[in-house]
Amino acid sequence: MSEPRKLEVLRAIVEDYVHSREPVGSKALVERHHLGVSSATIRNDMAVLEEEGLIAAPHTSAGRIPTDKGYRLFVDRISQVKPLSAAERRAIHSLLEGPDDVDDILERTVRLLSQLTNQVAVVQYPHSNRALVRHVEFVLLAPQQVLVVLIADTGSVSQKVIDAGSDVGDDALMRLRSRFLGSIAGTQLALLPQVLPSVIALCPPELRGLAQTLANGLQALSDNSREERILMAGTANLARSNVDFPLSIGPVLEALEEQVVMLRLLSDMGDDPRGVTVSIGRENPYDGLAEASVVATGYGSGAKVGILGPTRMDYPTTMAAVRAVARYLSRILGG
Amino acid sequence: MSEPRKLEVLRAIVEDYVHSREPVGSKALVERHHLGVSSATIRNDMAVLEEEGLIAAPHTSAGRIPTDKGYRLFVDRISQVKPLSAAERRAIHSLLEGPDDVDDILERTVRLLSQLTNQVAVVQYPHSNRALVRHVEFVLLAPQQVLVVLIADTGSVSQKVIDAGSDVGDDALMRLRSRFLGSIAGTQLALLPQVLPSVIALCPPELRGLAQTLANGLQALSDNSREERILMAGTANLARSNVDFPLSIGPVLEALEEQVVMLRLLSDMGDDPRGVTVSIGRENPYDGLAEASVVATGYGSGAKVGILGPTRMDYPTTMAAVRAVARYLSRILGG
DNA sequence: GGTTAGCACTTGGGCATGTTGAGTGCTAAG
DNA sequence: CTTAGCACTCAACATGCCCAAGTGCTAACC
Repeated sequence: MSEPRKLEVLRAIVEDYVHSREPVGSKALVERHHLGVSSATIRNDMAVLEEEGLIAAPHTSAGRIPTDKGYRLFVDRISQVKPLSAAERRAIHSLLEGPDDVDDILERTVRLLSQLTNQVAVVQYPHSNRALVRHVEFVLLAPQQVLVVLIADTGSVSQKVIDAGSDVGDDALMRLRSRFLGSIAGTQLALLPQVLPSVIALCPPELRGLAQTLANGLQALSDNSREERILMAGTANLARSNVDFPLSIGPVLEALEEQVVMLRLLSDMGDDPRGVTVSIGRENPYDGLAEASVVATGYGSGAKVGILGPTRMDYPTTMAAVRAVARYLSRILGG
Repeated sequence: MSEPRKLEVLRAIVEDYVHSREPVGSKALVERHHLGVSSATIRNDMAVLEEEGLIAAPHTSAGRIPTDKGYRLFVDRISQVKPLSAAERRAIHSLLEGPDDVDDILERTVRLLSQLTNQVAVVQYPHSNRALVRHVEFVLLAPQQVLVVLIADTGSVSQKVIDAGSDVGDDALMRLRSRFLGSIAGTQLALLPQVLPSVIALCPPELRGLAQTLANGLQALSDNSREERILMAGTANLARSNVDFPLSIGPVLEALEEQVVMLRLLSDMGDDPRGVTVSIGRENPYDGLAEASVVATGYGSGAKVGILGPTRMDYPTTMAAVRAVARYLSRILGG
C-alpha cells in the first residue's frame, strides 16, 4: 500500500463527507474519484486509516467519516487553500470600502464573513497597543460620579463611569483634565501605566486623591476597553448546517455568548502571521465546542478574526475566506 | 354549559400544556384540576372551545393544545400576573446595583432577564430624548477625517467618524469646538436640529462649511445613535426549550440578528405604560417568528425591554419578570 | 336545560418481525 | 501488492399488530 494513495483516500473521504454529510464507503469512493484501483484495495487502505485513528465508522456496516485527527491531517498536509471566486473578491472589496467608523467596519466584516462561509463569524476588536492617546475627557454626571472618556488616534472611543467617593467640583475636574491631557496626549496607550504615576505626583496635594481615581479609570480603559470584546454574526447559520444535530447547538450558543470563552479560544490559537490557524473538535478546550471547529487568523496588530462551524466544514474555502477578509481588514485599519 | 367554566377549562389546558409540552385530554384535565364535573362534560366544553378556534387537536385522537387565539384569550382575560419569588426579587436587586455605565447596566439586565425567564432577553438602548448635551469633542484623526463625539448627561457616549472633504486644521477644529460647546451644552438632544443652524450662522464664513459638516455629524449622532440599537442575551435558551422543534430555531435566530426587525417588532407593540404587552405567534408580523411570542414593556422614557420565546411559554411568570425588571431599570436609569 | 355514563370509533406510538442494501472483512488467487 | 468473490453485519425501511388515549355521540338522568 502506497503512502501517497493513503493520503489521497483520506482526502477523498473528507471531501465527499463534507459534501454529502453521509458516511462514505469504498465503492462510492472509487466511482467518484478516479483512483486507479478497485474498491477492495480502498477497503484495505481504509482499514489502515481506521487503525491510525484518522477515520471511523459510525456502525459496523456504514461508510467511514473522518475523525478530528483525520481533519487535522487533512488541513495540515493535504488540503491547499482554494482561491476565492472573483465574485467573492468583489464582495469583499465593495463591502469594506467606505471610510467609516471602526465599529462600522467590524460589523460589516463579520456579516460579510458569515455570508461568505455560511458559518458564525467572529471578530475581536483591534488591539490598540500602538494606538496613541488623542484626547481625554472628564465629565461630571452627578456630584460623585465622573464619566471618563479616552479617545485614541485610531478613532476608538472608550468610556467608563467611576465613583469618586466624595463630591467633585467642576473646576477641579477641569484642572485635572488639562494636566492629564498635557502629560499623556500622544503617548501610547500601552505606556499609560508608566506615565500616569508621574502625572499624579505633579498634582497639587488636595487633588491627588481624585487624580488617582481618575488615573485608575484611564488605566482600566486602556487595558480592557476594546480589545477584550468581540463581535459576531451569522448564528442562524448554526441552525442551518446542523439540521441533523440539534442537540449540540445549545452548548455552542452558550459558548458564543460568553465573550470570555471566545476570547480565550481566539487568543489561545497560535499567531502564525502568514496563515490561518485551525482548531478542530476536541482539540478545542471548551467542552461545548467538541463538535465545532474554529478557523481564525490575526489581523492588524494581533487581534483575531475567524469563524466557528461544525467540524464537518469545507476547510479549504473557509480558510481562504478568512485569510482574504483578514488581509483586507489589515489593510483598511492599518497594520 | 357555563361561560366561567369554559374559561376555566381553557386556563387548565394552557397551564397543563405549558407544563407538560403534551396535548392534554379531557380525562387528565379533571384529574389534575378539581373542576367539579366529569370528563364527558369537559369534552363538550372542549368541543365548543375548538369550534371557537381557541384550541386545536394535532390529530384526531389526541388531546388539545391552545391556538394563538387561545393564548391570547388566556393572557388577556384569564391569567393574572404571578408575583415573583423572594429569591428572584433579590436577584434583581443585587444584580442591578452598582453605579455603573449605562452599557454595563443594560448588559447585566439582559443577562438577568434571560436567566429569570429562560428565554431570549432583549433590551433597547434607552431613549435619550430628555437627555442633555453634556460635552462635545472633535478629534482630528487624519487630515480629512474628524471624529465627532457627543456626550450626554446620562453618561451615554456616541461617536462617529466623518469625512471633511478637505484638509482640516487643528486650530479651526478647536475654535469650532468652543463655539458648539458654548451654544449647545445643556440643551436637549432632541432640540439639536433647531439649535444647530444658529450656531453655524454665527461662525465666521471661512469655517462655515466645516461647521455644517460637523453639525450634520452631531445631528446624526443624536438621532440614531443609541436608541436604535438593541442588546440581547440567552439565545442558548432557544435551543433548550425547543428540543422538539429544531426546525424553527433558524428563522428565529435570523430575526434576532436583524436589529431592524427586532426594533420594529418592539416599537410596533403598543406602549401601555402600566402593563406588559404580549405578541403571540402569528400575530407577529415577521414570518420567522410564527411560533414565537414576544413579551415586552417600556421602561424609562419609552425604550423597550422584553423577551422572546416559544408560544408555549409560561406567560404569567414571564410577564411578571419582564415587568419587574423594567421597573427596576426605570428606577435606576431615571424616568 | 345542563350533566353524565357508556360505548363505538379513530389513530398515533410501540413492538416484533421480515426484508433490503450498503458496506465491511477476509481469503485465496492473480 | 492488488483484486475478485463471498459471507456477514447492521441500520433503515416496511409491514402488521396491538394498545392506550382520546374523541364524539347517544340515551338516560337530574
